[in-house]
Amino acid sequence: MKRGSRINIKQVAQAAGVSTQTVSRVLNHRVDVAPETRQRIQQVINETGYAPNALARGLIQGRSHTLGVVAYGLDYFGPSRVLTGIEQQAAEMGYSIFLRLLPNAATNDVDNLLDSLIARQVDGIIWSIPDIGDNRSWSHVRGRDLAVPVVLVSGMTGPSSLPLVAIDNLAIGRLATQHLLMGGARHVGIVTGVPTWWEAQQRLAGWRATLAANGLPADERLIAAGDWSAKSGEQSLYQLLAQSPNLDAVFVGNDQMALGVLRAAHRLGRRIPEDLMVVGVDNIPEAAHFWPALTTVRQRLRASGALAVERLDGLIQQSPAAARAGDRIEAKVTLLQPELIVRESTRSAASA
Amino acid sequence: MKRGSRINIKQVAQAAGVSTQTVSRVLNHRVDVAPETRQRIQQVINETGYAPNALARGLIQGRSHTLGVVAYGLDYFGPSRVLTGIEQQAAEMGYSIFLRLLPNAATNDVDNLLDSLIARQVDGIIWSIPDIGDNRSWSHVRGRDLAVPVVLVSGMTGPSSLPLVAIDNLAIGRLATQHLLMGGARHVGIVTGVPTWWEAQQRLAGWRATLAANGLPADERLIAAGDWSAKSGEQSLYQLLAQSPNLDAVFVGNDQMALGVLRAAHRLGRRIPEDLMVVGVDNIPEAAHFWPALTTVRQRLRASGALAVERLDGLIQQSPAAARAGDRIEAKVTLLQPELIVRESTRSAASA
DNA sequence: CTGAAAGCGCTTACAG
DNA sequence: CTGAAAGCGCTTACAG
Repeated sequence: MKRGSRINIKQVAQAAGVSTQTVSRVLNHRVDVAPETRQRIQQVINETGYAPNALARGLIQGRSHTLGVVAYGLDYFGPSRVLTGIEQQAAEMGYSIFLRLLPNAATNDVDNLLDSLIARQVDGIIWSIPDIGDNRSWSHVRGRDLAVPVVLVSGMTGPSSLPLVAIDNLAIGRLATQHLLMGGARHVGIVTGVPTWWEAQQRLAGWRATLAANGLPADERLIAAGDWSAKSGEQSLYQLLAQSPNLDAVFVGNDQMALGVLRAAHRLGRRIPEDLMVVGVDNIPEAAHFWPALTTVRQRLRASGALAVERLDGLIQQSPAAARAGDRIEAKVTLLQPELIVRESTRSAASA
Repeated sequence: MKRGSRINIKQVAQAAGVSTQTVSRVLNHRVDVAPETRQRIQQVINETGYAPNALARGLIQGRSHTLGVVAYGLDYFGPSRVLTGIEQQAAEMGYSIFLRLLPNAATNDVDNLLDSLIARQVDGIIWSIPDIGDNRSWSHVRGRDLAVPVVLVSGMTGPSSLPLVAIDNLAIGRLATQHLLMGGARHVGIVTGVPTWWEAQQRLAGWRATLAANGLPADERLIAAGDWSAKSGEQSLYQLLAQSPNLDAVFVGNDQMALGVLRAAHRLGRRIPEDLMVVGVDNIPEAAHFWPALTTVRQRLRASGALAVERLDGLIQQSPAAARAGDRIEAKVTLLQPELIVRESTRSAASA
C-alpha cells in the first residue's frame, strides 16, 4: 500500500467478483454469506490489508464508537491513573478515545469544548476534571440537554445533573485522622490541597468531623493550605509548627506534599513518627520509599476511570431510544471507598 | 437540542431559505457570499447551535484533522509530559488526537494498532513508545509503506526509516558523570534503568565514555541494574556498596530510583553529599524536595512532544502530493539536549 | 453571488 | 444467499 492511496470496499468487491453489499456482510460478520464467497472475500481483504473507513461507517450508522475524554493535569498522579483506567476500559469495549487536555481546570469555556467533541460525533463524553470553585456549573445548565450522554469522574458528589463516579474524599479525611488519633496523637494538624478544590475541602471536612467525634477542637491553627506540591508541603509544616508548637501529627492532602513535610521535619530535627506522625494521600509508587516510608491512603483511581466508561457505555446503549421514550436517566452516583496503608511514618497503636 | 437529535446542514439551509451549498460556504468562511445572506445563515447557526458533522466532512475531504497517538506508561513522569506536549501542540494546530495506550511497551502486535488508527482515517501517527529490545523493528518493515506519515518521539537514534524527535541520552550520561567527577568523585557507580531500554543503555554508554575520557576504569562492579522504581534504586545501592565499598558517587537513571538510593544511604548512615554524591534524571517536581534536594538532569520532554506534532503536520501538508511526486521524505532526526540542575545531593566543585 | 448535481465510502432495507 | 437502489451529511466542481 502506497502512502495516501487507500483501498475501498468497491475495489475489494471487484477483486472478489461480488457486490459491495456482500463484502459489507463479511465485514460485519453476518451469517448469510456462502462459505466459499466469504472465504474468497476474506482472502482479498487479507491480501490488500483493507480496513473499512470508520468515517463512512460512523456517518451511516450514527454511531462512531468514539468517546470524548476531557482531562486535566497529567503531570499529577491522580489524573494519569484515571486516564489510564478510562483508556484501557474503552479499548476493551471497542471505543477509541479523543483526548482533550484542559490547560486550566477552572476554565469556563466549556461550551466550545463540548461542541467540538459533539461535532466529531462522539458517542459519549467523560468529564475527568477536578471540581474547583464553580467550574462545574455548566453541567446544571447544559448537562441534560447535550446531544450525547456525559459521565463525570472524580467529581463532586451532591446535587448533580449528571451521572458520577467519584472517590469518597470525606472517608479519606476520616480514615487518616482516625488512624493518627489511634496512634496516640492529640494535636493533629492538616495540610490541605488547594482550598478551592472540592477534594481538598472534603478531606478537610473529614478531618474536622473526626476530631469533633473524638471531642477534640479543630483549631484554625492546626490548618495550613498547600497547593499539592512538595514545596508547599515543606512550607506548610513550618507554618503549622509556628502556629501550634505542640503538633504531634499531621494529615497531608497528598503524597507529594507529605514528601515536603518529611523534608521539613528532617531539617528541624523532628523524628518521625516519634515526634511527628505523617499520613499522605494517593499511595504514589515512591511513597513506600520515602524516608521514612509513608503511611498513606490509597484511592482506586484506575477503577474509577474504568467504571466511568462502563457507565457511559450503558447510557449510550440505551440512548436515544430510551431517552426519547421519556425514561429519566438517573444521575446515579458511584462512590469508591479509600483504603489506609500503614508504613513507617505513623504508629499503628497508641503508645504515647 | 434534545439528546440524540442532531441538526444537519439541510435543516439550517431550509431555516435560512437557502441551499445547503450556501450554508457550506459560510461554514468554510468563503468570501463569495452576500453579507445579508451570510448574516441570516450565521444567525440560524447560532440559534440552533449547529456544528457540521466532522465525519461527513472528513469523508469527503479525505482529511480528518485527527492524529493517532500511541503511548505507554502514563504512570511514569516522562510519557505523561510528552503526551501533554503532543496534545497541546495538536490542539493549537487544529488536530484532535486519538489516544492509544499500550499495556505492554514491548508488544509485537503493532500491525493491528496501526491498521485500526488508519481505519479511523487519522492524518498521521505519533509513536511515543520507549525503545525496548527490538520493539521498533516494525518500522523498518512497514514504516515507509504506511498510508499516513508517522513520527517517532523519544526513540532510538541511529538507522531509522522514520522521522524522529529524541532526547540525547548519551549526553545525559556524560553530563551527570562529568559533574560527579568535577565534584571530586573517584569511584562513580551507576544505577541503570531496565537494561533492555534504549534510554538506559545510552545513559550507561555516556557514563562509560566519560569515565574512559578521564582515565578511569568502568568496572562492572560499579554497575547495578534497576527497573526505574524507587524500590530498585534502594536495592541497587546496597548492591553497589557490597560490590564497591569505596563508592563515593552514583549516577542514577531516574529520579524515582534516586529517591530509593537516598533512602538506602540514610539507612546506612551515609551522608549525602559528603560520603556519597547522587545525581538523578528527569527533574520531577518532587526532586527539589527530596532529602537532600536532588541534583538531576532535565529533559525537554514536553518540547519533544510538541516538536513531533509540528514535524508530523509538515509531513501531512506535503503528502500525498509530494510523496507521489517521488520526493523522498527524509527520516530527519531532531535531538534535544539535556540540562544539569545542581542541588544539594552533589558538590559542584572539587573539594575532596 | 447562488443552486442543482454528483459523490466521498460505507450500510440499510428491499427484492429476488 | 446475493445484488440494485437509496441515503448518511457534507463539499467540490460546474452552471448560471
